[in-house]
Amino acid sequence: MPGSITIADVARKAGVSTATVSRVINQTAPVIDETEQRVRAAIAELGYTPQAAARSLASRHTNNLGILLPEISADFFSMLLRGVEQATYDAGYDLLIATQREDQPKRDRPQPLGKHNTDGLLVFIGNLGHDQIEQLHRSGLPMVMLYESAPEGLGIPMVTVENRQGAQDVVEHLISVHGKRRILYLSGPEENEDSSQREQGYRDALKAHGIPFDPGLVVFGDFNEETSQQAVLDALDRRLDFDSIFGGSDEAAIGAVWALNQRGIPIPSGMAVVGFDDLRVSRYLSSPLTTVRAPIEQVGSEAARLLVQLIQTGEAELVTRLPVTMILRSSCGCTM
Amino acid sequence: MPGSITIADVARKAGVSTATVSRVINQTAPVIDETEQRVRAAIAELGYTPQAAARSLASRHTNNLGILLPEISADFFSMLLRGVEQATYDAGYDLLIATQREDQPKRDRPQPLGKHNTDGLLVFIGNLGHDQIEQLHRSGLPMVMLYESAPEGLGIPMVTVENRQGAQDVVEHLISVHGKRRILYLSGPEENEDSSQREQGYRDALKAHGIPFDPGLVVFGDFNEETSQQAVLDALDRRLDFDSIFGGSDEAAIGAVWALNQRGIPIPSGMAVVGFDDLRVSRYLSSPLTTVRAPIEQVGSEAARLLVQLIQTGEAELVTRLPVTMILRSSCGCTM
DNA sequence: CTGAAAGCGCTTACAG
DNA sequence: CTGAAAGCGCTTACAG
Repeated sequence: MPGSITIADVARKAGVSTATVSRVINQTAPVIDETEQRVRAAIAELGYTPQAAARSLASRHTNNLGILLPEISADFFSMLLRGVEQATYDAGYDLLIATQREDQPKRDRPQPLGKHNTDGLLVFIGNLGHDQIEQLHRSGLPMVMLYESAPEGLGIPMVTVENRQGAQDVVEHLISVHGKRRILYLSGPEENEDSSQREQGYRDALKAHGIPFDPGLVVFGDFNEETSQQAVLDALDRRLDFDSIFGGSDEAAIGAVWALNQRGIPIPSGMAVVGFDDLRVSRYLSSPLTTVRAPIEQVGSEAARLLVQLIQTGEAELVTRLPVTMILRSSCGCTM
Repeated sequence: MPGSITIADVARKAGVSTATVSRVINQTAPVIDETEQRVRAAIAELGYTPQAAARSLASRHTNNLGILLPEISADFFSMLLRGVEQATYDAGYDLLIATQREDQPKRDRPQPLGKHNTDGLLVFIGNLGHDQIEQLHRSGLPMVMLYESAPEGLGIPMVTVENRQGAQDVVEHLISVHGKRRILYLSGPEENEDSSQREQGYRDALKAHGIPFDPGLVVFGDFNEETSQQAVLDALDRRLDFDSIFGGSDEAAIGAVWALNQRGIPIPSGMAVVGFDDLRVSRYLSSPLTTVRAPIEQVGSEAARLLVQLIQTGEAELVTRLPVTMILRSSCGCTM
C-alpha cells in the first residue's frame, strides 16, 4: 500500500484536476470526451487502482457486503455462500465473511462485521441473538436474515424456502405412494422456523389422509447427523412403532441412514427414509435419498440481491419464500 | 456509516485528545492508567467502533486478507476456506473472498482483490496466470500460493501436501495387499503440480515392485467427476487392460465409481478404486472410498498463518508440505 | 505520558 | 464541463 500511485499522479499525467479523474472513474458527472480519453490513458499507463479505504472514507460507504455464518465447510453453507458471493460481485460489492456461533463463549473480540467495515450484513439463523440484531439495526446497518424471521417490527427482510409445502409433498408421497402411516419426524433445533414449518407440512399431509398426529413420532434430531443417528437408534431400541422416517434436513436423514445400517435394517425395504434440502452428498448415499430440493444457492443470491436493494433504495421485500421441488430417488421405495 | 460516533466524540467525552484515544485503542504507546480508564469508559458508553476505512487510510494497511478461489461450493474449497477463515480471524484480520476462473472470459472488471483492499492475498492454483501473479508481486502485495509453486525467483511461499508420498503409499497398498499390477491413473489438469507429483508417487510404487510403467495407463481425468467418468467408460469400452483405478483426486475416483456402476462392474470385487484427498463425501459412497487424507483445512490455516507472517515480518517459509495419511476403507478390497 | 497538527487518498459541494 | 478546496475519521511523527 505505501508508495502506491494516487489519483493525484493520474491527474498530473492527464493534465486535469483530481476531481475530474474521480468523475471519469465513477461516472458521476459528465466529462468531455477528449478529457476522458486522456484520463483513461493515464490510468491505464500508470496501472492505477483507487484505494478502497480512501474512497470509503470520502464517500461514506465501504462497498463491502458482510456475511455472518455459524460454519463454512458443511455442504449447506458452502452452497449458500456460493450464491451470496456471486450476487455480491455481480452487484459490484466485495464480500467480507466471518464465522461465529451464538453459543460460543463471547470472545473478547468485538463483532467482526458491522457498520465500521460493511454497508450491509447477511445474517444466518441463530448466529446473533435478537438483542444483537436490534443493536445492529439501531446502528443503521441494513441487514437481511437467512432462514429466520427478524425480530418483529424492525422491517428487516428475510429469505427462506417453501418449507411447509415441501414437507407436505414428501410426506404425502410416503403416504399415498408407499402406504406409510407411522412416519417418524426428526425435528430441528428448538425455535428453528424451518423445523416448525416442516413439521406443519408433515401434519398437513397426515391430516389430508386422515392419519392422527402422534406427538410421540416427533423426535429431536437437531438437524444434524450425530444427534439424529442417536435419536433413531434410541427409537429403534425402545421399539417405537414407525414404518418410515422423514428427516427434517438431509443431515438428519443421513444420521437416520447410519442408524438403520448399524441395526442392519435395509433401506427402503425395511424402512423408508426421506429428507429435506438435497445436499450434494444425498445422491451419493448407498440408497440415494429422496428429498426436497431447497434452492440453497438461490437463497444466498436472492438475499444478497435484496440486501443491495435495501442499501441502495432503503426498502426491499420483507418475506421471500423460494419454491422447492421434490426429488424422488430410491430411499423412499421408488425404484429408479 | 453517516452520523456515526467518531474518535473525536470519545476524546471529548473522556476529556483527552484523539491521539490519546487512538493510543489506548491500539496500545501503541503507554497511557496513564487513570486516563485509559476514562477513555475505555467513554468508548463503552458511546458504543464506539473505529471506522475501518479511516483507520486504513491513516495507517496504510487494510487489515484484510484476501483469498481468490476458482469455486466455493465444492467440498474441497469449502474445507480450505474454513481453515483460512479461522486462521485469518485468529490473527486479527478480516477475510475478503472472491471467486474467479482463469479460463473465464476476462471481465471488464478489474482484479477484485489487490493492494487497494488487502494486505495480502492467498492464491489458489490456476486462478491467476503467471503474468498476473508477477504483476501483483511487483505491486508489493504479499502473497501465498495454495497447491502450486509461484513463478521462480519471486520468493513467494506456497503450501501443499505430501503428494508423492501419499500416492506411493496408496498405490503400494493396491500392489502388495491386493495384488494389483495394472493400475489406471486418472491424472489431473495439465501442469497441475499435485497431479504430476502424485503420478511420481504412483511410478515410485510400481518401480519398488518391479512393475514396468505403462504410459497407456495414465488417463486424463482433469481431477473432476465428469471427465473421469467419461475416461473410465472409454477405457472400459476400448478394453484397456487394467485391474484397479487410482483416481488422482477423490472427485476423479468418484467419477470412476459412477462409470463402473454404469457398466455393472462391482467394487471392489470387479475393480478396486482408490482416491486422494478424503473429501467429506468419500466415506458416504456405497463402497466407502480408500484414499489419502490430505489435511485440506490445515493447508488453509497454515497458508493464512504464513501470509500474516509474511506481511508482518517480510519473510516466511517458502515451501510447506503437509503430511498425509492413508485411509483404508472398502473400495480397495479391504474388508471393514 | 499527552496534545496539536499534518497527512493518508479519495469525493463532493460550491463556483465558475 | 472543470477546478480549488474542504472534509471524511483516523494515525503518527514531533514537541513538550
